[in-house]
Amino acid sequence: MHRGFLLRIKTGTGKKIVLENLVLNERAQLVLQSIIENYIQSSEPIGSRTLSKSIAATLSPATIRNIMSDLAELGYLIQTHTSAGRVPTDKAYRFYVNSLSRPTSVPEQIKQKISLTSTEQGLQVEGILAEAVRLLADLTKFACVVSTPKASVSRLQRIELIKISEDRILVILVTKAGVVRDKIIFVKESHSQEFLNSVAAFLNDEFEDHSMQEIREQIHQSLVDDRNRYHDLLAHAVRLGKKAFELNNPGEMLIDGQMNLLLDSHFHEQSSVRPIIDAFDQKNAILKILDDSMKHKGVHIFIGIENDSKQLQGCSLITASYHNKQNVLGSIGVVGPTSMDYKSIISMVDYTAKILSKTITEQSYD
Amino acid sequence: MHRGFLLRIKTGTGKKIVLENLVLNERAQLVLQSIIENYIQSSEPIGSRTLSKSIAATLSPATIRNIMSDLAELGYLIQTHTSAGRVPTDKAYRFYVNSLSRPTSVPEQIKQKISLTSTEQGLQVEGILAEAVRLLADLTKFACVVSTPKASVSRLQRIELIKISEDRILVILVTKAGVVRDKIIFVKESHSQEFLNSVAAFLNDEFEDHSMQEIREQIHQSLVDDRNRYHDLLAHAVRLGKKAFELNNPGEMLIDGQMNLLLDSHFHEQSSVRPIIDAFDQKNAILKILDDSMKHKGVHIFIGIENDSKQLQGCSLITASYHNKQNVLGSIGVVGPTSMDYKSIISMVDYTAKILSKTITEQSYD
DNA sequence: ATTAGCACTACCCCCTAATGAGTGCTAATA
DNA sequence: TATTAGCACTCATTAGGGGGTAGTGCTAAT
Repeated sequence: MHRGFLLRIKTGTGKKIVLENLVLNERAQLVLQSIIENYIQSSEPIGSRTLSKSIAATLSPATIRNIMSDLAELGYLIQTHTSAGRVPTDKAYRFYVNSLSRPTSVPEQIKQKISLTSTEQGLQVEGILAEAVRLLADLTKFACVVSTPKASVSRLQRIELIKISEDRILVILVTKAGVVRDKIIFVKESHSQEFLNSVAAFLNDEFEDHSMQEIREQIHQSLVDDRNRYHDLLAHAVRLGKKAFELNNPGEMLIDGQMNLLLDSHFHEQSSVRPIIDAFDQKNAILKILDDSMKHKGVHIFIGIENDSKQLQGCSLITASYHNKQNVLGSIGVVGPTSMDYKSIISMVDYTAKILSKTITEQSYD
Repeated sequence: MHRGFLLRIKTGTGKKIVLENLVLNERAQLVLQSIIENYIQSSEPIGSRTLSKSIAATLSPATIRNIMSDLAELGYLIQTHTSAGRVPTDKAYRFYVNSLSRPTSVPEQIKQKISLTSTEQGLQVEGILAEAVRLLADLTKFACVVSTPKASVSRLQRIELIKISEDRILVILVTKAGVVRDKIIFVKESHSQEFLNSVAAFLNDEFEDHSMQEIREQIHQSLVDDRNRYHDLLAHAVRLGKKAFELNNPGEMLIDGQMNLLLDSHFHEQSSVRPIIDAFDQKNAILKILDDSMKHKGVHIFIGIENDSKQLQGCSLITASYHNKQNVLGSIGVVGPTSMDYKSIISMVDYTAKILSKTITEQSYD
């Protein structure tokens, strides 16, 4: 019996000690990695004989069986049924991506495809994001998401108030990152355009370079604080400003390529895609992941069961944040099966995020 | 032998004449309609015995078989194989929808669901459209599309030029329908905001209430015509105006509920949905249908084979145009299987388009 | 003109047997 | 002691066969 030998390590005295979750020995690692890569390609259970042929080292099926059996016991592999090959678990994928070196460079021919042309058409940040997410979806053949810049990091470049009709004012907000947002607010009393101009000028003076969130808080404070009450311009500025800066986040994230998931061979049964689709509809679970991914630089990988949201436990996400010169603005990512080709997808996401950052930086106002 | 008796009509003399494509006799119509309605529900071939039970009139299976046989010969029905029930053809659906009276009224409980709240959130036309198309997709459980207002019918309410940096000007276009469009244009020479204001004032004076298309044409004319060359303001206005009004149509149509198609039972095989998905990606085929549907009031129905685009020949579209007080702006529609429940979908599309028109009219500036 | 009756067709479902890929265990081997 | 060959066993998948069923078309009776 050699069950569990992967865990046993020779001590000086020749004794063996069993160490839970210890690093796998080299051969076991090779086998595991080979299983994963095979499975990623074929998305069918891998048997010992198949593996024995495809693997670099020369190992008999029997030996491989033994190793596999141990890996299964450690939770890296499972069998769909007794006499079937082995399938990697999420734990195995985690091992696999951890063992991966930093993103490999993207092949030249794919690099050429990754270029964003929407700036040339005078499109704003949202347009650039839309192009980026579409590009990534086309490239990876999975569903892709990108979060729009957060209010907390969007600093005001300019606010403009335009009288549209007696009771409607068009508010234009431009952020340093180059996001233009428009919105119509309804007012009871009519204001002249001149007056609106001075209110806008005041707001610009006061708040340029402040984050949207800060501005909201400060205005809210001013509203509570009644010492402004008697200053007409100020009072109006505060009141209009409150409306103008009120949360309006149309589409905090953009999605593309959802269809790819349904057509993908890895999701053989439709039913397994269903929860993911629902997750797209509800958005919040995915948004949370994108938010988390903004906290640290580089590529982030969320594998199946690791996801907090139940709906997303059947898939993996690979994300990377994008930024301008000043701030991390949001993140872009791929949603695919846990058995996706991590190596190449990681590099694509990484590269796309970089191009996206570059494009947006050029577009930014600081 | 009575083959073809549906076509034979007794003349005064008792003779019978065969008339191609003549109206079906009443009983045949009843049978056909009944088959279609059954099939729409079950999406399985309908046999004579089943029909004999479900049909209003009392007809034996044998009689029905005869009628069916004739209907098949006329191209209204087909069999998947010799001993299977009959399935309606696109020709049958055409007959069916033609025989339908005007849109039936929508059930109260569904009416309640059809309401657009986005105006309250200060959202512009695009936001309203997005809500409408999502609503319709949720309701019908099919894919839905809506075209954004055409340039040719979008009349200028207001243009605003805002200096953002030395070489960038933010252009805001507001149309009478309430569409706000923003765009950044790049300029070589720096202009003062005052100057931009006078250019904007000029453009507003000159072009208010003109359609975008008209404006573009006139500006183009002015560019060719060199008599303005020596008038500084005018020359700049024309040059900036040209850039400002240049075609930028981000998303001429909005799509929602594509996923519904894949989950729908009528499309048993994935492969049959594929071309439709592609059609969504390319957009132009669907846009053309939406455009066509703007030409006449009311609900339009495009059934399978009737569609010019090959990709869309496996599905039906039901569309209706929406408008404000002045113009037909665009259309909204449902894309579903040819065997969809026309009666209820038609009324939903009709009602949604009406609500959409109402909402947009309230929002418009004239 | 309609319908009952009947022969016929072809799918569908269920059962079975054969196949084959895969395993685990044991004993032989280097 | 680690590796491997051999073998019995498991179980999904496949192919084939029979019964059942829903349907047809035709003919003859009403």
